[in-house]
Amino acid sequence: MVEQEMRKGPWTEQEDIKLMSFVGFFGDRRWDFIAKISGLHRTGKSCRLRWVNYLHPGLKRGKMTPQEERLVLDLHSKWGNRWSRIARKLPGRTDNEIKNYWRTHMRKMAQEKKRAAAPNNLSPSSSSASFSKNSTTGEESFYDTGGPGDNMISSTEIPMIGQDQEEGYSMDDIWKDIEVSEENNNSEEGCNFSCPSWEYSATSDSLWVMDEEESQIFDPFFPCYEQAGASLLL
DNA sequence: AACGGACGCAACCGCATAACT
DNA sequence: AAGTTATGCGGTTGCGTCCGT
Repeated sequence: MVEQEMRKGPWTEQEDIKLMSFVGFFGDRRWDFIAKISGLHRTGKSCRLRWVNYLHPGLKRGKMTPQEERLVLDLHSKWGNRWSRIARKLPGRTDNEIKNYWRTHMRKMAQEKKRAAAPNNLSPSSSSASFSKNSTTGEESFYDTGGPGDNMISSTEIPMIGQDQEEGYSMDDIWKDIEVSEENNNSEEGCNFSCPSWEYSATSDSLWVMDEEESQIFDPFFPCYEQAGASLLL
């Protein structure tokens, strides 16, 4: 077959508009189909991702609020790296976003922890050495999200961990540690995060409520479609 | 003002699973 | 029931921007 060269990399505004309009017409399901007929030289996968992570009208943009942060932490402690599941509890946030946030957060925490754990290291100036590299591979991997087996956390970061956990100290475990210390500050119970009502606040957007509810609420789309619809016919 | 490193985000990849034929 | 295709998910990477030196 004559494979059309697939486009990769960042999306252009025109592509976005085109995608939005086609999703408006055909719904956010048949991605391969949309990818084909739209003439975007993108894979269905790519289209879906773009829609879910960027174009979806219900998306919140900008910084995570403290409540969201807390919720992420809490849910992660319960569910681990189930990003999509966690994302469903945060209206307007995507799994990708949460995943990115978590990585960033872990990086910070790991740094702080390392600093705290090694006061005798007395090297405030060594901050540029930032974090541990895997002693064997030389790769930095401390914030790996919990893949068992990779010894990603340097021993300096987990001074209190039992050595018997040689098969891998997951991010869950690390985070539990961190949580404990945070809770000491907040005196809050792990699950009683401060915004339990969020699950219900999402009723206007589809992506984030679908745990039990179905997408009937997925209202045939938003003003942008009207605008985009025009361009579809061009 | 220039440079280098850290950070944050968007996008891709590979795998698992659901849906369909 | 088996094979194929589409979709969803988690992990990883690339790159632009920010910030400190």
